Amino acid sequence: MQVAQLPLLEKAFAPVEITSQIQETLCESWQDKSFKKGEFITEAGRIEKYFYFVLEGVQALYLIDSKGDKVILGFSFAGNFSGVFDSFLKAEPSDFFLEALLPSKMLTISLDRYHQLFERYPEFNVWGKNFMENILIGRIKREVEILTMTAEERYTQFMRRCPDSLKEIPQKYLASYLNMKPETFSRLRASVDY
Amino acid sequence: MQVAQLPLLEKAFAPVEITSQIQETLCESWQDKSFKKGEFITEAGRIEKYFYFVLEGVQALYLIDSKGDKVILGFSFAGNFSGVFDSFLKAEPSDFFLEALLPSKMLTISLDRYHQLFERYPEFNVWGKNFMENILIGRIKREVEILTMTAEERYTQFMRRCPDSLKEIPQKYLASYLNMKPETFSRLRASVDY
DNA sequence: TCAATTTCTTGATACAGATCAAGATTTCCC
DNA sequence: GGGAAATCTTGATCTGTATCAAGAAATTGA
Repeated sequence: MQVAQLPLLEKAFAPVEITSQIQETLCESWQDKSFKKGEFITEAGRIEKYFYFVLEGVQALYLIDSKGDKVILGFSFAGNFSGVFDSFLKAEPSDFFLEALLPSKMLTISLDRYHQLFERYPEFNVWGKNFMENILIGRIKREVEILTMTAEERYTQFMRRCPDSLKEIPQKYLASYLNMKPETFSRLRASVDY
Repeated sequence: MQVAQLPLLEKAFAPVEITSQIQETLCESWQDKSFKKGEFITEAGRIEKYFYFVLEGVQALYLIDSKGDKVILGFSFAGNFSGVFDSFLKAEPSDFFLEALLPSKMLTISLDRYHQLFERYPEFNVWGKNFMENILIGRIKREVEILTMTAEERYTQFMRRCPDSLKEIPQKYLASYLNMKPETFSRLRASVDY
């Protein structure tokens, strides 16, 4: 990776203090990769070889269900980490696809290098614990929303929180993320104010 | 806590190597508490003061939805940690109840002591990261099941995996955990083999 | 630029699972 | 042990959202 990209990455690794030695390791460990719109970053069935950091673009994490429909679990945006954690960490075949919804610039790190980072600089474990805690808290929030809210409530809440999302993300992807069919999303759009 | 309880706890803290000094800290940090069947360990609206380790019993984590119904997110069993992570870690009022479904013996640790553990023995961060990773992977599995499977499929899978669960956990709690009404669970029970 | 493809909209219909109701069974606890 | 309370069962009905269908609009790529 290039030195110019360090600041964004360093910020994401808070509260770890990034010494110049760590900077060097980071630059060696993370590789630049670009993806076109619609390109797969990861495909189901394969072992996820990398963990990602998003420099630019938007990505969708999804699986294909038994009927062949995409089921979107989430999106990732610039300045955040992204990837298929379970497949990456356990080196087991992934159930998920990670797809670039817009042209995307990512940094990638291999499992070896990832582990190396924690071995060389144990202070990264503090980040790792916090990071996993925050992801977990976010997932539980979403789980609760799916379990307790109607399609209309999920639609309204989401549109209030992210009114500009339709500019970047195709409507059918948002629908899937909100656990409803595109037709339902479309009808809500026509009939519900927010 | 009593020394006799250490082995179970030490096992749960793998891969941290528990020195006699750490043992001493653990014994000082964790307090014994018992709960009767039906008793609340934690109530929604309060800040969760403790993180728990289950010595005996079964507990349910749930919230009350806008209709007043319990929505069960999960159960905890002997030999595992338990608690309301987000409220505990962020010291914000909890949305969740934690209830003893059977008479339960728990160990509790306060947030101060919890943080102290990580400060004094940074190797616990490795455990913390792994622990959060595994919880996260489990929650995502459940989320996928709720998003992609029918009520009947969830019922069948659960009964195959945990055929003895009805002996310990009231049926209406299992129904809620599987995201269906007690009536639906009852009907599946009468009509579906597994 | 424009034809092909994909996505979105809108209506008609279907259905899994919820809701309502009421009796049967089990559990609780005095 | 026995009456009260909670839980479970079963039937009838309802409903939110899915499904199917077909035309409109937007996007794509040659």
